Amino acid sequence: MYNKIPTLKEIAQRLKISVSTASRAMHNHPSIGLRTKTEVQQLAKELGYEPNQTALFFKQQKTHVVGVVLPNLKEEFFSQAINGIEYVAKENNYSVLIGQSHDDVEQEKQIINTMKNHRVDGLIVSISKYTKDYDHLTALEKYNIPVVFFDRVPGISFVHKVSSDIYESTKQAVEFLINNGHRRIGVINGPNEMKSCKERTDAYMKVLKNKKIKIDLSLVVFTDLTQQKTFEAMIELLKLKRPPTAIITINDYVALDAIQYARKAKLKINKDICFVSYSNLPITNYLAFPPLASVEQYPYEQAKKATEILFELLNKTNNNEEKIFYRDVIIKGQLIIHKK
Amino acid sequence: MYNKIPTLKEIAQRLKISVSTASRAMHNHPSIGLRTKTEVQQLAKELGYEPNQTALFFKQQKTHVVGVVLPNLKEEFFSQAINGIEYVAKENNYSVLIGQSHDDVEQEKQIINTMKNHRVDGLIVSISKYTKDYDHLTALEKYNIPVVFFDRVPGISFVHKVSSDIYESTKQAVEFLINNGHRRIGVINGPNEMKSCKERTDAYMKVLKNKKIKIDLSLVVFTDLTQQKTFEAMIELLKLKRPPTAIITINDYVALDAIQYARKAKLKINKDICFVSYSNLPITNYLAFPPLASVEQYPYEQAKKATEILFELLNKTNNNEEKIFYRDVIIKGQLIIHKK
DNA sequence: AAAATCCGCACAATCGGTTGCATAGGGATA
DNA sequence: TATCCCTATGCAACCGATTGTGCGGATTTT
Repeated sequence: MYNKIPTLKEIAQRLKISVSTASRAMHNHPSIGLRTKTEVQQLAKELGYEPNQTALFFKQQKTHVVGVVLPNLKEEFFSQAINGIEYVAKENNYSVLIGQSHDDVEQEKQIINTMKNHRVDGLIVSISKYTKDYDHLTALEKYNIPVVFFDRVPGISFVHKVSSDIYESTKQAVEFLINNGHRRIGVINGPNEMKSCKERTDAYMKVLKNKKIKIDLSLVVFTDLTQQKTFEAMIELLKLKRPPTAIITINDYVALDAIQYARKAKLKINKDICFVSYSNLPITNYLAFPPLASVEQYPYEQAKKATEILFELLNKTNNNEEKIFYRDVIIKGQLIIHKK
Repeated sequence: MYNKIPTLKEIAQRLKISVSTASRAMHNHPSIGLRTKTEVQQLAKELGYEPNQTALFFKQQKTHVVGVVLPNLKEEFFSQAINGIEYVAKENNYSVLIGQSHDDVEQEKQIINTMKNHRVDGLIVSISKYTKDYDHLTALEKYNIPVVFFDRVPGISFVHKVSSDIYESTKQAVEFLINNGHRRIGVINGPNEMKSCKERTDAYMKVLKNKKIKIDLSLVVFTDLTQQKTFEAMIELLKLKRPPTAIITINDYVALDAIQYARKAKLKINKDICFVSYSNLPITNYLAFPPLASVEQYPYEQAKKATEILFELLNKTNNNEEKIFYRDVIIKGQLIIHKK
């Protein structure tokens, strides 16, 4: 036999008072008599009454839910990000609705639409690697549902975003390799439409130019981050007349595959060929052949900051007049040199 | 300037009809004239109208949200599980509200309470390693919110659960080691209150007894799965007069720490000492010194099955009379031998 | 031509909680 | 004793969508 979750109505009926009185009594409204107040609060406690969030939505137009859309949770980068989001959400008494796009634009659109229909108060988004137009996202802003992007952010200016300074980190990475004597540096990059990938390429070129090292475009390969494509990229790089002595990979997962391939090709890691990567996954500590260095991108901090911005936007009495000031926060990365 | 998310009311006002007519028109109700129907549906499309899930809750008493509570998403085991949950949820047009307990009982209680207040239709739960009483969970069933546990399930019978057959897998693991000539087999186990840990111990004893190998209880160490405790466990095991030649660890993360310690202690992995573990994390493929074997526990399948059961429960017209039949599904594990 | 039928739509209640406004009833003041 | 005021409470509207019921008007039937 099931009980119902207690409602104000029930409390009111039992005490033979009106629902409105019960409501006010719960909120310690001054116009309610002390006796009634204590009676109501007492009974509420006994029954374990707590207000129905779903019902509250009507009056307050707030669901107290933030939506999170990201490519996948499998990557530790994103599960750490979730922790940052959850932390801030909790502080603000919010819950987190999660959807994974699995790097599929259609799924991303669907998820975001579902979240709209659930009337999430705001959204934290890291876009899929193939997302090129952002209409499904900017549309939400029209409905006054703020969206803050992190890490995988769109390359447009009229959105709020928090991202890692890939350009700067990449410069450091390339300089680090050059200082270690490398002149032939390969890049296994992601799709060049991704903002961060373009920054990698640009930074790479910039440093080589500064250091007066000849740029060889056959050293820069674009992939879709799958293991298959990584292997193909390695084949391509290794069969060059003058193959690279160091390779920068777009992230540690790709680095792992690339290193695996290099080992199969009988290359000595960190001797015949060096790898530098991004993400600085904890798991690399357990590897016999980790990348030589990896750029820590602080996913927790990125996501935390993005969520803080979201709550700033939510708490702002949204003045239609005021011109929107779009936030663009950069979280500096750090090149972590792994001790051998 | 912001637009409002379109509502039925708006459509009704524009067409100068009542809201109820608009609603029926959207649902192709037979009593609505063809002309009105097409007008409404046309306008709905133009405005991008879609029903407000939150409002729907009132009439249908369904939020179309399932709650998921698990220790953390960082472990790939759980992020894979989420995929299984998300998959089934999506099939049923449901969204997923996520909370991590971080293995803290208080947080677990809070999250579950929040989920209750959000009126999730059902819950998928993997309990924290310290959860010993289940009142906060079984209470939900009283409110007719079904709960299905997976992997970390309570050791009580009157709940629905899907779990891995740890007892059987552990027998296989121990037999595997014995067949490879090991006689001194250590166990780095988790807290013995965890159902799965007790099963490990029991299975271990059982096999040794069957094989007439003397049981030495100093070979079985209980930890809380932290790196610190794992190191301490290793110290304890290695300082024994006759230290183990093989160690079974509760999961791959613990195995990684244990292996790391063993290497620091100058032991040759898979020679001086072997490791067998649980989870079969993909990452172990990249390790130079992976455990010799690991029990694949199929988190995706476990979680998928748990969610399927949840939807069975949700779709059942809940007959108060009928005695509840509690599901207890076992997903068989498989001992995966890593090729060296 | 009066009565029965039926189509197409509107009204109103409902879900749970909040909140502006009205009001009963008791005590204080003139 | 009449007037005023104030306290404590109730009423009702509202949020968005659904759904049972009721009804006007046109068509069909007798």
